[in-house]
Amino acid sequence: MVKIAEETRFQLQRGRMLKAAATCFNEKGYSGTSLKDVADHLGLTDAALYYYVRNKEELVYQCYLRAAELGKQAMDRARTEGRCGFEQAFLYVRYHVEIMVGDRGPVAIMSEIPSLKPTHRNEILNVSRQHSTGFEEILAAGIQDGSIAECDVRMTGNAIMGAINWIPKWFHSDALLAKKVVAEFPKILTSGLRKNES
Amino acid sequence: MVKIAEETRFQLQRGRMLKAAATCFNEKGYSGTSLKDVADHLGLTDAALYYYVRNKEELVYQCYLRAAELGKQAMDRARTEGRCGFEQAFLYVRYHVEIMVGDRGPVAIMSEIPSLKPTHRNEILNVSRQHSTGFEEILAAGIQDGSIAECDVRMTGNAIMGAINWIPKWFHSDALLAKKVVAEFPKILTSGLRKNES
DNA sequence: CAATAATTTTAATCTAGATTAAAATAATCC
DNA sequence: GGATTATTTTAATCTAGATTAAAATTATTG
Repeated sequence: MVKIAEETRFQLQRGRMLKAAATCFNEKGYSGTSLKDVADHLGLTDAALYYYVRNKEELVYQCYLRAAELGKQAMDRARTEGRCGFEQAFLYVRYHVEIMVGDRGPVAIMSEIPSLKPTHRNEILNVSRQHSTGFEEILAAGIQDGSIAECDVRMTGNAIMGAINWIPKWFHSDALLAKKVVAEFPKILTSGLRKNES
Repeated sequence: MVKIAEETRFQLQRGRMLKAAATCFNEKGYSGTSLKDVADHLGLTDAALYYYVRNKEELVYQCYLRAAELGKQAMDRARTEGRCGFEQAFLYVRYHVEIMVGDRGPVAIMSEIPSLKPTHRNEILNVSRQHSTGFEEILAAGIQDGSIAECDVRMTGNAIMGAINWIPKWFHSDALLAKKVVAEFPKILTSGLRKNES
């Protein structure tokens, strides 16, 4: 099967490209990154990117899709492993943060969803919505099982996920800092959820 | 004195323009909003904006400056009124959130700092840094005065301010929701700070 | 190794949207 | 109300950077 090798090569480059793009978008802003900037990261010419993606819009779309997938992975894992709502919430933060500051990152901040073409925009919005809902379900479950204190799950979800989503704004590839983030963020973001330990 | 009236008129329009721009940037993304979009909000022609601002870069810069000023106001007020670190942190969240979801908003998300020209970029970065530092000082003071439990003030600051800065991503002018946000966010974001009430 | 397919580059276009200059309108003042 | 100043529009440019087509290179396969 030739296909396997070919796809591997292609997909490897494509993956590198998405990482490079995410890095550029986060560090230089959307309007500040040209296709040439992304290509430079890979030692390629801007035109070469069109072999992997139809246009810039699709590059953004792919970045966001990747971001969404990584978030979903974190949540799925947390839901499987956590034994109560609180633990699931804690682990979700842990795993998601771990991804964002680790080697699998960076994860692109979704600043430009509105300028995606309708199909893509809707897909990203749907995935995001599912993700938010998933987290609210974790919180609700925690309230049910008594591991989390009563709260407005919608607002609490927005707060916690906002703090996570904002990370790329101030974090830029720094192994030492990454350790700290992984150690602190889960604690910080979930310490308010605990039921008054009676 | 003619000047007073003239400045008032000019500054009024300019203020409206900045609000319109912030609205557009937040809702349509940076690349998705043209000067025409902003002008339409004001019933003007795109060219008219150049009477108030040298170019698009400066429009962004002004939006960010405004955002920074509003944030600073919230913090100053909180520091004056709060009687201990915890209270100051609580009030800061309260006041900042109040601004972001209230009539004085919207506040532009600072997605495009990197594409500002160096002078402007540095100014915004400095103000932001001061702002972060200010909040960390509040937290440190709270630890000192015993109203806040030991924590990494840097990470905690990043977490709380991230949650606040992310608000414009999901909040769009809705009086009812605004009430909820103001009621919930301060509680949610500071409930984890409390010292184990002994 | 020859042939075929995959990847990248070179060298042009092409375009939305920013920007500008001059003219037109509206506000304000004496 | 006429003169002066402030604001806005009209109607062109101008441009960075996205996009494309064809050619060149590199990898792969039998």
